[in-house]
Amino acid sequence: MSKSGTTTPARATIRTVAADAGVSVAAVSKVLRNAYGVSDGLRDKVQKSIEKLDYRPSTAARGMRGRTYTVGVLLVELRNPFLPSVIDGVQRTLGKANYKALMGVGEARAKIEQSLIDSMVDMRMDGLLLVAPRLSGDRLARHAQRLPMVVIGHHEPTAALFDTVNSDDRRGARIAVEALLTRGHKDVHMISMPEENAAQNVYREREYGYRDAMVAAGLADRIRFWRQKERFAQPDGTIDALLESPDRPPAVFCWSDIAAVELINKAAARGINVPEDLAIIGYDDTPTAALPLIGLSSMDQHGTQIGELAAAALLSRIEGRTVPEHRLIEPGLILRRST
Amino acid sequence: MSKSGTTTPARATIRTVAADAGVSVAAVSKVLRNAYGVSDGLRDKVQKSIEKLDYRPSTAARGMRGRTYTVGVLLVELRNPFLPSVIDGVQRTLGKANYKALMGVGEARAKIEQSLIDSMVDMRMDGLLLVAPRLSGDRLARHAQRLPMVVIGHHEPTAALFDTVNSDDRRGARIAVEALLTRGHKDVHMISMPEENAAQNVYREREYGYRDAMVAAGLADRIRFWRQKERFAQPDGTIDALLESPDRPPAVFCWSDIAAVELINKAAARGINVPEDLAIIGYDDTPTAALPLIGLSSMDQHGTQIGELAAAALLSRIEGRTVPEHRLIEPGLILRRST
DNA sequence: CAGTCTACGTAGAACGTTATACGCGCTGCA
DNA sequence: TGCAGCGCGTATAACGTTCTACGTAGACTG
Repeated sequence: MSKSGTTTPARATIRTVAADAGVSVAAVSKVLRNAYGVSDGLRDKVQKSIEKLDYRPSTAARGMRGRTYTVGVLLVELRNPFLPSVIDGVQRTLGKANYKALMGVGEARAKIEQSLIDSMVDMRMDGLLLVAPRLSGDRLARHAQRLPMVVIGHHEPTAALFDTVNSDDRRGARIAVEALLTRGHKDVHMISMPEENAAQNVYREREYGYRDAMVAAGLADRIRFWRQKERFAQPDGTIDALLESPDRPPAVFCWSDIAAVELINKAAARGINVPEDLAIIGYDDTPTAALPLIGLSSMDQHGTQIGELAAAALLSRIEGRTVPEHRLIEPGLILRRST
Repeated sequence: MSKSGTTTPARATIRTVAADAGVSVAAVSKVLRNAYGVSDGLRDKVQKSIEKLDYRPSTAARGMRGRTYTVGVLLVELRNPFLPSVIDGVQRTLGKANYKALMGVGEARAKIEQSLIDSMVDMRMDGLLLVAPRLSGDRLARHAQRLPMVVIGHHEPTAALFDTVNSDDRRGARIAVEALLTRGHKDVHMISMPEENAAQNVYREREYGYRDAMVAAGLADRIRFWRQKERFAQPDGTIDALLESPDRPPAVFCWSDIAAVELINKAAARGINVPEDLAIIGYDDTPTAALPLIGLSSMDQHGTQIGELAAAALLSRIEGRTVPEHRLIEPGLILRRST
């Protein structure tokens, strides 16, 4: 922290290491990639020089020929409560294989996602892991053509060029709705996304699951959706409308805790008793749902496990697998006061 | 999406573009970097070819000589409620300058942070933006020696080699505590981090601010800290102890909403009335604090603004500035039911 | 003992940019 | 007329890896 002089010692390159160890550059490279044809003696010499010189290979240079040992992770939106646990799983699994994850945040906009993916490709990342991308199926396929890719939170069970790992949203929704039906409720309604966003197929799956449960219980005629209007979860009057409607149902299943938490708060503000007058189940099992003052029942998607599986799938794809894998993880119901 | 054949057309390189436009490779490079010595005619020709061939320069290759137009952003921990708004600001500002952000998640562990920063350096990113890093001051300085760097959420006002942008935590804490004092409370206590974590100096600053307010009110002898034990915000009995203590104070200032939300929930569970029997102010103004059922007063750090300023600082550093800048943003008090 | 195989190691071209150094044709001025 | 200066464009050497192709020595085979 002196004046300014402290000139940084030039960074060691593979050549420096080779010279120091008294071997060829190619030999060092082989050791780095633990490629075939390296004797123990040589490996040791090289390792020693590497440590001595504090050498780290330049990912940028690597990108020009071989692997970067880095994968790009595209996140929809930092506020998404599903993310942290997924990323935990991803990092753990990648870390074991000595891979690093570098992430971009798409702000839930296809344009931004597109440009972020381009950046990742331009950096020559070895693979892509997309979490709940907004991009359409064939756009995704186009990218998958160029490099290994795994998608989370986007149902595309017939995709041939990439893998998917998802919570079984249809089944999860059905489980949630059945829990409400078991309590004796008949008019179970669902709060869902706007139509165009439900095309974000995770939410469509949850709608199917809701339908499944209702139909199976012989309540097909009681099916009813309350659709939020805003793009993303901004309070927009839908929930107020539901609460004030003469048709207010005794039980509601919500596409996400985001809506369910708003619902439970606004119900309390109106003096509506939960769960006696209004039973609620949300989705995602956010930390907020677990607060005693909220006590919201919800569906746990097992994010960590999803992250681990997705990362493992990506690694095996990087190693050459090309036959697609599509996994569905069964979510778990967490019952709390609201049901 | 056919069988597998669909061989991807080889990606266009700067050479392809040069050939197509009938100019030299160097000319194309100049256009890309809008460097000196390009006529309008030449620029047009090149631009046209670039679009026609859908050419994008390889960041990896760029990294070997010049800039990558990418900055690395290191995040402490995805669950940190302060992050989303900061990143919004960062992305907006970087985007305008045609820079991209790629992020790493340090999981609040210095080891991981270190290795992530190394990765970013290895990728030849043009600069580093660290958000609430756990790394020590001189470790930070060491990195700053190698490339432009800006730090958020870590007070280091005398650092010579990098910039900092922070919320004025000391002042914010003082404002919060004064709001409690104004209500007539004398015994205002503070829930804080464990000692070693308070060395995470953001929290130490908040402790100073608490002290400042108490001392200024002539209540130095009433100062009292309740320190949580766990590394990060896991409920650990501290809050239960406070609530059951015979010395239970009438007002509490919390180092973060994380603690405050736990406090307000546990108080409710014990039938303690907030704010009559217990007034509370948290920090961070998380979405949870704003829920009607919670109604927690809190300090807004103006994260978006911090993100914008930090990104702007980083860009100007990349452009060559070397004299350090240390900015403090005044946070705002958000009063809700809990006070 | 010639020939083949295996294990280990090396030389050097490539990867796709940037940046330096230079060339060439015009202008303008003494 | 000579030549400095400027504006525009080009040739080419880096940058730090990987990877293919090849050489060599010793072990094994028939």
